Amino acid sequence: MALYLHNTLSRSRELFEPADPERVTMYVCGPTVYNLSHIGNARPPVVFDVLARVLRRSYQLVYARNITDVDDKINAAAKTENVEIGVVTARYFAAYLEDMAMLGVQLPDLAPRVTDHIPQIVNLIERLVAAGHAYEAEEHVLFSVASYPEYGHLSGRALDEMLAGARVDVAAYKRDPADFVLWKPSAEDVVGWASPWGRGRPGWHVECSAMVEVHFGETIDIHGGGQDLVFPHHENEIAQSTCVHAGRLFCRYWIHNGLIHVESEKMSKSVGNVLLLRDLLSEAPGEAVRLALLTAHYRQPLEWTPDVLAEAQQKLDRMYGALRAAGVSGVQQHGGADELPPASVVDALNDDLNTPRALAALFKLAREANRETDPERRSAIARSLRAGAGLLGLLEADPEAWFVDSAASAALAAAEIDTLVSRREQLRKEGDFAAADQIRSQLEKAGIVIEDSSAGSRWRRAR
RNA sequence: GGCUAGGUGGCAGAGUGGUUAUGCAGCGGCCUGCAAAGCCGCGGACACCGGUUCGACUCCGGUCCUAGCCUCCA
Repeated sequence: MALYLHNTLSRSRELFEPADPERVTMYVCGPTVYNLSHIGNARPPVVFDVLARVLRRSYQLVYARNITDVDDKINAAAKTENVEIGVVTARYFAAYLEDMAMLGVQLPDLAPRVTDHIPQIVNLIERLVAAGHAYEAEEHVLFSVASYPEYGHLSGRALDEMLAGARVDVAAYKRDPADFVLWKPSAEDVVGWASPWGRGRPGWHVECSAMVEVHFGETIDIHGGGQDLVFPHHENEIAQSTCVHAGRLFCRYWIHNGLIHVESEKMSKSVGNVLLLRDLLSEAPGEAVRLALLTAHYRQPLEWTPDVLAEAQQKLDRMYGALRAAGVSGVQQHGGADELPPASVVDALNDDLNTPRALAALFKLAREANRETDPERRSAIARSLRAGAGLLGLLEADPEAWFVDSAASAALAAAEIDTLVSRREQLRKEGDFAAADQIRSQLEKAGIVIEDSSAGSRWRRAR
């Protein structure tokens, strides 16, 4: 298999070749745990979960997704509640894990937390200072962008250009307006740690450089995150890590996902168009949210409209329907080792994770399965469909349960429904269609749809 | 203002220098006691203007428009 990925560093599609032919290291920027996740926060974990699933087929993967648990937004939230920051971060980290589980996101191999790496962060900053790449000024330690000529390479901007449009006042203690903070002082009432520069806390960008170094060493294969992190976050990471390692390559492939649009613009609190994952998950199964996130290619912006979720559910109905009709039952074993994913799906994903094309391939398989009359062949196609979907983290639930366990209607218990359905079947056999139809419409009112077939009647919850 | 992505049928969203994306919605047919599900088929698109080419939605140039980044941000 040949996997191609779009590398932000080169702005082009590249053949993926890890430094170690058998082992791949991947680091993805995880959440800052100071509030509940919105749908935009969910895209990177889902996208990189798919990438991880693809990579694990061919390599031993070590996937790290960090937790930022010290940050000024966290500090502000803790202060508002008058609690330690740990209270805030523990709460929202737990919520994050719950949300991710609902989306079918597998746990990364490592989930490093910033507060567990303070000594290593301080140590990294010390080395940057010693090497002349950073300097202390008014209790801050700043990275000197002038000491790194390649600065701006990832985001494709030149230092002088950045100043032209600067919208913020530059702190007086900066040697260069683009210099950024590695360490900053903490006031008495703000969380802080002892350091050579006094009591303080790390700046935003160093944490990732330090945690990558601790867990992976100097060079990683893949670094991922949202497009909005390219500058300044990832640019600064490259500067720090490259400089502290005497110019050696920090990351081989930079992968960035596009942002989600709501009403044609980015979600933000100021616009008031933030969609909380929690709310969406109460409207639809997590799997539908996941599928919705995968309907667009990961590098494209995704238009999130009210229809997107409903359509994702319909798509899942169609695919699960094909599985159910083909007699596929039970929960998908993770890995799905019994059946190889079809080439059409694998090829699409190997082409820079083209999930829309992969989904199109899955729908073709669903149609093929529905069309096939031979039970053996039909089941084989359906199992292949499921194996392919498994690479996307989809169709892992029991097909029967998908239709029956929908939260949309719990007016009637399954046992009651079964009783009514079999009574109706009896009436149909006796030719009493009027009475049979009456039961059907009674069930319809309760949100139950009947599907008759030569093999008997079955039912599902209406959407 | 600078940098970076885009503009595809009613909607979402792939892709390609000449042949069907796919899903939903719509229309016709089959199946069904009637439905539902499913199957078969049908319409409908490549922002605009030039250029290259035997031929461009696909390449090149220009115009218009949109989004993101340049400040915390997935």
